[in-house]
Amino acid sequence: MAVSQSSNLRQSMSAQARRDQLILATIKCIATKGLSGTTMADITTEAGLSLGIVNLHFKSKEKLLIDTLRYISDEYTNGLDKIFNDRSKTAKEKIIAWVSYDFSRKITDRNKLAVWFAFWGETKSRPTYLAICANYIQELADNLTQLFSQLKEEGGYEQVNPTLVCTCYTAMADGLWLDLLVTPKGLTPTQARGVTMHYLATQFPDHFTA
Amino acid sequence: MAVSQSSNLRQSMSAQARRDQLILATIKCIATKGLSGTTMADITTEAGLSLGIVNLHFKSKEKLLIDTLRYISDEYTNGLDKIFNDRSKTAKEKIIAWVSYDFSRKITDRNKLAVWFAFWGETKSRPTYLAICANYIQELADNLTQLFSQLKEEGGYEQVNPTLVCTCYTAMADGLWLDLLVTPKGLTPTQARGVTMHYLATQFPDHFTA
DNA sequence: ACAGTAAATGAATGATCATTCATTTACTTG
DNA sequence: CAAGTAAATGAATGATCATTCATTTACTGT
Repeated sequence: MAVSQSSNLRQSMSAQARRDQLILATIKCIATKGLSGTTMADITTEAGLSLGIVNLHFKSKEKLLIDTLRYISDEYTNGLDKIFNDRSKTAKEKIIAWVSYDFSRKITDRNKLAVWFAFWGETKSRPTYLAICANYIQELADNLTQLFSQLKEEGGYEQVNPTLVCTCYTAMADGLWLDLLVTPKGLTPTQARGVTMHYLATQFPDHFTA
Repeated sequence: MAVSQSSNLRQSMSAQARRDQLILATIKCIATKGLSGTTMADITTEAGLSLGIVNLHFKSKEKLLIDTLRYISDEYTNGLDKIFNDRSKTAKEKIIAWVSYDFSRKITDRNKLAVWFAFWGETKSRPTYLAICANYIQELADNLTQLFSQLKEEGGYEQVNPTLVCTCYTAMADGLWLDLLVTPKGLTPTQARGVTMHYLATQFPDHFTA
């Protein structure tokens, strides 16, 4: 066996695995203690490791936080890129997959939503956080707008403004995520998905139903 | 003159005025330094007062933060209540006034938006923050839903679901505010207002135009 | 099995920051 | 104006926390 076996639970792991372990612990801590309330001790205890480990794998707490945002960001973007680039799907199917993804368990996980909004809440004072997201936000908007444009042509929806529909959909999704985060007893992810489909049905009535 | 005159700029003021002064300084600090980054020294310096003043007028930093959230919350709610209870307006006019208020200068002030989202980002870990907003959120949703119901009856919009429209509008507004906060070079408040009017026009085409 | 290397530990350090409270300053009243 | 009261100050205190690094532990190759 090439796979290393160890008698000790705190065996050394690949650097990447350790980083991921710490990032996951950070997500959990931000969700339960808030961004301002999570300490290095919280994170390392959550990960079951020692205090010094963060400075070994990340240079500082700040860098760990940034990499945590990047981790969540990349996860989200990669999922949508896969859908957008799936050549076996029609525009309509891609849009449905996009919406379903936006309100899937993976994305509406409250711990991850808490991290998203924790960082959004600090963006004005920390441009770094925004910089991480700025590029992918534009790319995703361009892709979604393109899908709406295709549907407009296919369906002969003369009056539809793809850019406006994209802005509207994106804002709605952000607002619904906030709702899912703060009032978990309110909407379910499935209902939230229904709300956005209701809107899309107003724009593309021959393709979607509320 | 009953009004006190003083030779000193740091004259004593009414307790309420001092509290407001500190709350305004807190809003500014949260916007520029973030919720986790604002210290007592930051707040009191911004207010041009001494370090001990916060504990004199609020019992602690935490209580000042909570009162700051309450201040912004109340300001918003009071504005909408006034519109909702204005007996001189029709349902349609109230909805238009509501939307205009949501995207007015007063509400889309980036400092205040920063405070909103700073607190939203911490709600999961601090139920107190949510408790402050929970009541008014429900009340506003009820009021807005009622306005949509009235319009539905007036206009004979058989297919409209007022509750759904309220959820959809509210989510959109939240998402657009986030947009106004994080990408100020993107949408303008006026454009954001246009996005929501576009949605309302899909539901009440005889009353609103995109 | 042993030396060498890499990973992990956690006590110690120093910086930051909320809070306290003895003192000062401003205002009020008789 | 003088004595009394209320408001404001800011140096000092103590708690919290990120970071450091000397030491320990685990792994690897010979």
